[in-house]
Amino acid sequence: MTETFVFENIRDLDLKQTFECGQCFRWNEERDGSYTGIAQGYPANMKLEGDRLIIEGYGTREFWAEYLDLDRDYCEIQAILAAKEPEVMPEAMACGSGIRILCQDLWETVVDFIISQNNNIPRIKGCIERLAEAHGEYAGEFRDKSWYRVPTAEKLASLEPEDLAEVRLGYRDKYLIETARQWLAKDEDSRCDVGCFTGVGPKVESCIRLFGLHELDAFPIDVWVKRLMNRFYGFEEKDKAGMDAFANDVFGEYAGLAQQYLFYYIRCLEK
DNA sequence: TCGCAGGTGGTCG
DNA sequence: CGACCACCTGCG
Repeated sequence: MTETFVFENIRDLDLKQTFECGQCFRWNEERDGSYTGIAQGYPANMKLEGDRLIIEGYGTREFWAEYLDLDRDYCEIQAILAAKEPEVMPEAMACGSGIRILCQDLWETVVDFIISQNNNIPRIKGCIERLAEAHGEYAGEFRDKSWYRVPTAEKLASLEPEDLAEVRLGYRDKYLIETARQWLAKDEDSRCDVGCFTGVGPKVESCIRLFGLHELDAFPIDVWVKRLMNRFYGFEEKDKAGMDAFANDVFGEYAGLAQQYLFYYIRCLEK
């Protein structure tokens, strides 16, 4: 049974910026500017009309409020970041002030970002959709479409790489199965130590910490961030350690959000 | 055609 | 350790 949830007085939220900044892969823009997608098994459509957010779909009001991080004051965080780094951040935040870090399910985030490695966004999205359709739990009908969840760790652990051939994950299929088995062997607390899973290196680990554990100080460094750190702050692109230290020293507890603003900013500049 | 795309793991020196 | 390099796949 679908419902409609309306949130009033929404500030600092832009659906395009939030859903297309690379943190999630299952939301797609409709012709009317709304977004349709699925989170934790709840298909929905979201639309922003002025400062009114209208969500039609499954789930609960509480779930969507948490998912979109609606209770956090992003304006305050922006002020803090502008004070810490007044040279580039104000302009960057003016460009992407509606970015929010979603509160995504940890396991789904692990799966998404293992798939994301050495890959591009259109193909990542295709891989996740095929994976969900082939092996995920049925999540219901919504807007003339059958929806499926990202497969559970139990399901993926039971598969062999050949079972995932149709999903065309490439060499990442082995990582996913191995990580699912490692996931099941851990208790809930030690699963948060995401760096020890197969196929999770430093970059993917930072993404999972930021997007799956909501650790806002995590600072993922990929090729784009290397370019922007070079362009905005003069780092050599190979100087990852220097970038890490800079992020920690200058941006501190909100380094991950700073990364998102800068990331969105450099892509705006290149358009 | 071939390099590359929001990297990682393995292997050298 | 740090520098290479293979790796699935699809697109320009």
